[in-house]
Amino acid sequence: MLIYNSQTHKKEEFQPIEEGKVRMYVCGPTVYDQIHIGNARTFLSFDVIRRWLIACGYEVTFAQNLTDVDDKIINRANEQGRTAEEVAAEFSAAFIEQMRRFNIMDPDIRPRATKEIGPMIGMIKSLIEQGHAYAADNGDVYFSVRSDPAYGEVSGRKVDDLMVGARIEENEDKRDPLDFALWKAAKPGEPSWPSPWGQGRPGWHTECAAMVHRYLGTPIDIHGGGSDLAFPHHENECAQATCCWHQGFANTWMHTGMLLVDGEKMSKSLGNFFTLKEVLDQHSAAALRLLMLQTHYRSPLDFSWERLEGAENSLERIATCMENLVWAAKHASGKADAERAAALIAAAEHAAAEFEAAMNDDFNTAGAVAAYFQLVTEANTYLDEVGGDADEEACYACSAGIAGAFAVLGVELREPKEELPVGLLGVAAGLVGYTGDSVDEAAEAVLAARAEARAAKDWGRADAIRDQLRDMGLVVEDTAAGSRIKRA
RNA sequence: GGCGACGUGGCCAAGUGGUAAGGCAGAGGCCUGCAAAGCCUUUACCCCCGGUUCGAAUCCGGGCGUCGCCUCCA
Repeated sequence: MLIYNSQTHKKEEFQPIEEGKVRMYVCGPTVYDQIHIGNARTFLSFDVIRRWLIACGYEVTFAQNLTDVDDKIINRANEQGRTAEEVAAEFSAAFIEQMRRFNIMDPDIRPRATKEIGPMIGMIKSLIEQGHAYAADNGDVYFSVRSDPAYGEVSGRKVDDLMVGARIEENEDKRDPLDFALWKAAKPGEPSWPSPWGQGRPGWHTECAAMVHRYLGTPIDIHGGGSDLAFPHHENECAQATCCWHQGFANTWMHTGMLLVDGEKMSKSLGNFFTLKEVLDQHSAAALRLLMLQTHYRSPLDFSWERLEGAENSLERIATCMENLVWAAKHASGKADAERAAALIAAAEHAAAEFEAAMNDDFNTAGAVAAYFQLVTEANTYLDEVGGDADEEACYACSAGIAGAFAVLGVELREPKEELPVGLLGVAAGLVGYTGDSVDEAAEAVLAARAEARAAKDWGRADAIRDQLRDMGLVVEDTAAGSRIKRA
């Protein structure tokens, strides 16, 4: 399995630290608002990566934090006249709810920054003792960037280049403008915890480093996040961790591409965002997942509602195909052509192999999905050609293959629309006097009545039956293998 | 200004040395009494210019353009 390591800028053969086990950490959200679909894209990417690692037999331990103390939360609380704790609680719950809706697996470990203050203080103390950090007069504690010769390696920066940018805020309390806060002294009214440096709270970069170390142990196999976190967040996490514990921090760094709207990064500050909630209120999780997975996780992805609508249509094509396969298998005549059946089974195996190869090549979900769209076309062609003489085994092999692939991607295909409504009994009673209580028998009776009308070229009656069914949300399909009624 | 990524058909997108997967949308055809579903066909000088090579979308150099990071950000 090849994974692109954004630190080395190369695809590398994945070698877990511990045979058969993978420890991965993905930076979670700051819980001050609903997350937007740009955030969701990153979490989706790592959800699929995690699912694929599991499918490959790895025992994966996945940790993701909740940053529940931060300036943004405090600001939001002040705006709304609430406490920071209330805001954090509301949006932590909202985050978890929306992630589940999006069919993202819960992490194995979900630490909250506010519950990890002790380990963070311990880490900061150790950094001070080792000469990598210092307490300033204002109660802040800063990390001394120039004390870490490896600083910049994660994100490919040179410390001296950073100076040229000169966009770093001047701060009298810092010994060097590059230094960043490990601990922030509390202002009046802010949530704070006691520490050797007075009341305050941990800096963002410190939170993740401490939680990674405590729950997964360093080094870990995979550390992920959006590409906008590579610098400074991941760089700073790594600097603290390696200076504190003198061991590697993360073997593979993975960064996801940004979600764009009209070519620009979706972000809260630009205001060009859609929340996951509002999108999932209007579209299926499966469609949004498919849309996102049709672009490689490292590429930028331009979101549009048109594309999302297109993804819904793609999904419908897949689901219909599976429905048709199952229906054809159930109504198979038993006179299937063995050669054709074998060819279809071979196509299913080919799709599985292509899917696997694509996923193993740095999680190329777009290529993986394409393999199964190809199988869909082949299956449809097969059904077209064989009519009622489909091969049961080949049909099930195809539908199972498709279902399995999309399950690995967490794309839930809609349930086959097989169960017909009991209202059909009434229609059957009116049309042909069917008085039993089997919906399936009623359907057969209705179809027989329509077939009779069609045979007599009584199009009026045939269409009236179809219209009547349509009003119940049912459609009639006349296939080579016979007619059927299904839910629209 | 520094660092990084990218530029493939109407839209999206995979492919990274041997003459272009897939999805969506459009058009035409087939099937059908009409539909529905499906099938088939259909549109690519792979941003431009040079170079390496028997051969490049794919490697190298230059140009143009877009995006991201350098400040909170998934």
